[in-house]
Amino acid sequence: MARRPLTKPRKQASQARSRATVDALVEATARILVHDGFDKASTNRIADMAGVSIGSLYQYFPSKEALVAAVIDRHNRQIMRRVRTALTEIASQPIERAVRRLVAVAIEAHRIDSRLHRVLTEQIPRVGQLENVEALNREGYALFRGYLESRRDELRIRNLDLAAFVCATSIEALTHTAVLYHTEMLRDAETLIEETTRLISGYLQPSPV
Amino acid sequence: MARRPLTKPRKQASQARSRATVDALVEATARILVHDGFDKASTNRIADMAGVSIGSLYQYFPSKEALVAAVIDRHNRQIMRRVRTALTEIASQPIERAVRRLVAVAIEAHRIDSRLHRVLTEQIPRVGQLENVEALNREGYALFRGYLESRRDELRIRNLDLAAFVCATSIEALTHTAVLYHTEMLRDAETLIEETTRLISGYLQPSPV
DNA sequence: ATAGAGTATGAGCGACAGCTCGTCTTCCAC
DNA sequence: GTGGAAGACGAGCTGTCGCTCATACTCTAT
Repeated sequence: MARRPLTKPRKQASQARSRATVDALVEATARILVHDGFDKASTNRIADMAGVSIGSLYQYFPSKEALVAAVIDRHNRQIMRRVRTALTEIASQPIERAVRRLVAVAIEAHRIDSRLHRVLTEQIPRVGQLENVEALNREGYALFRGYLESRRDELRIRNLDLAAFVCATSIEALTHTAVLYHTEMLRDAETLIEETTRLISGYLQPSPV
Repeated sequence: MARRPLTKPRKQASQARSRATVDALVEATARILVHDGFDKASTNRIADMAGVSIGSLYQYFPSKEALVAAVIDRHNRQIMRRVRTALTEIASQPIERAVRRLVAVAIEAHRIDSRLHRVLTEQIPRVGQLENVEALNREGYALFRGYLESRRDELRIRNLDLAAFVCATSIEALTHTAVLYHTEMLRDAETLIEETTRLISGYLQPSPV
């Protein structure tokens, strides 16, 4: 595998002016990614669009990948904020209701700037950010696992890690695919939510005797 | 979005010698993709590794993308052969057995040259091959939908399209993620198969009264 | 044997990428 | 007010990439 480029910021922006520069650069990167894709997003173009010189760009970002990493980071933070809130909300709710809420939130989360989300999903491997995303996934798992733990005696399965894996992966895949590749499904989002909820809660709970 | 490059072969190789050249090029592309990733796979390097001049490469492939497309194509054909066979095998089997077999095959399929599979999964968007892969997915759906149709009265759900979407997407995601990112799970592949089967057949079948 | 289609060659062109560095401007602590 | 740190600038270097084209070799059908 290719050695991955640096993605750490080069230096901290301390004054207000430079913080604005950094913001403009990240924002410009996001826009260009959405409009033209990763390959056409040259550092010169990014600097141009941000209204910043190429030299300034390299004051704060050691490489193009670092810029994209910053975009990914910002986007992920937005998503995780949503997810974390949802998971605390559902903490005391029964399984079916909780799952339904989670699925709805997953759809919302994928819809946050979904065009950017799509590009990022496709480009993350190239930026060597897989492990960061993995970390977030793990956080998602862990939080969800925590919930399962609290409902342990209502569950059919004993292996909570496995259960969390199966549920999280399925929910993520279904909502991701629907939002990004089957937009028509969202005209009747309720149905999708309903079915996914059935899938998951049917799996978690013992079948009613 | 960026205009995608040509991916159609430039001319057909008719003599044995040139067919060997084409094969060598595709093979070299696959190797370089696995070892160094898409970005480091320059056409010059590919030609080098194939033991072929850069000129010859461009006799048969109009662009780097066309080479990668050829690799994707070859790989997809292998996978679809496996999947099609499985789907005819299970045609007459009851749901639970059929699903179990399908899941097992999905794991096998992802394991066919899994390192290449991973790189391709990551790079497909860049080569403009998404719609081809989508076509295969649709074929998978359609075949599976056909099976569901034949078992219609054993199913809880009436909307077969939706059912096929939910099942195919989940199975694909679970096996894909497990094979590529959680290899440790495969040491006990039976468990994974068992759980996925439960998830899916529990979803499809009406819960026993 | 030979013509001509098929195949192979690789030096090198044009384009553009990422990035540096010497210079100039702005800000802030004192 | 001033000196030095922080910030901004952008011409242009270095490197590599995709790809062409003029040339030469090889196969096959007659």
